[in-house]
Amino acid sequence: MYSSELIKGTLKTIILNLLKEQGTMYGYEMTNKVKELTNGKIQITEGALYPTLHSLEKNGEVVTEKKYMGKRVRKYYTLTKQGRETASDRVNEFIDFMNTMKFLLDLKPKLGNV
Amino acid sequence: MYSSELIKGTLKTIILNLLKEQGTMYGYEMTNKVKELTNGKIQITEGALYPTLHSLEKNGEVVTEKKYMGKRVRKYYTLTKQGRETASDRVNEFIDFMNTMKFLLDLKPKLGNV
DNA sequence: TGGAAATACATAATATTCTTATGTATATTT
DNA sequence: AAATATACATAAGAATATTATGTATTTCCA
Repeated sequence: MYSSELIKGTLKTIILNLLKEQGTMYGYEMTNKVKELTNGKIQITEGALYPTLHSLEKNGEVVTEKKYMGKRVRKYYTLTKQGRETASDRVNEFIDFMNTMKFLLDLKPKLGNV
Repeated sequence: MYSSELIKGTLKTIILNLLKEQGTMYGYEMTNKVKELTNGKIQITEGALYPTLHSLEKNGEVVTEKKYMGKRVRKYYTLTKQGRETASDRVNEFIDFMNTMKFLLDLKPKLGNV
């Protein structure tokens, strides 16, 4: 697990990109997918996830659809056209930021090859 | 300039690493150095910088010394032994985090070589 | 078969960390 | 003389996270 400050500010980027790559997902599924993909290094808490998803919906980045699995409800999220654009913008900005940080922290030899 | 969320959580890492590489510095000098090294992409605001420096001092990561240039005062910051260790830890954690994010965002082909 | 764990949502109180604004003062440039 | 740059500091407010709490269903397993 990373110190909590690091993940700050990347949550929207992670969610938007995840929806772009995986298609429609529901909240709980996202936390599990991210945990699985990062070997438990990034664990999205519910208190952070749901307000962020609501904010994305409010801003028109995603649309939602409720589905009932028996009596239990799931809320599925899908990117809108605007959401797909925002996802790309965010990811590109993050790439740029990582390269800047790499230079600033003088990490060239340590970062490893891609 | 990056959207402000991205930089969140990296400020301490940036400052600690800067002091480790450059030795003793004063606050205003740090903002200029970071701005210069990143071609203006990362601009540390005073409202973020000074509280962070005070927090680092309070935690024993840095020690300070005031110097008067004529009548104008400068406050010089130097890493302590503990500060050097924290700097390494933070940078290593950030490297790890970047690699995790690289994988999570599926950026392998896009990130460029080191 | 009964309780723990997992699934699935949500919100409130609190903490952290940033932006923006304001304040003080000196030094340099135009 | 005025604007800009240097150099510190703090306060109000915004954004975003943690931690805690709440509700309810379903599955596992002992």
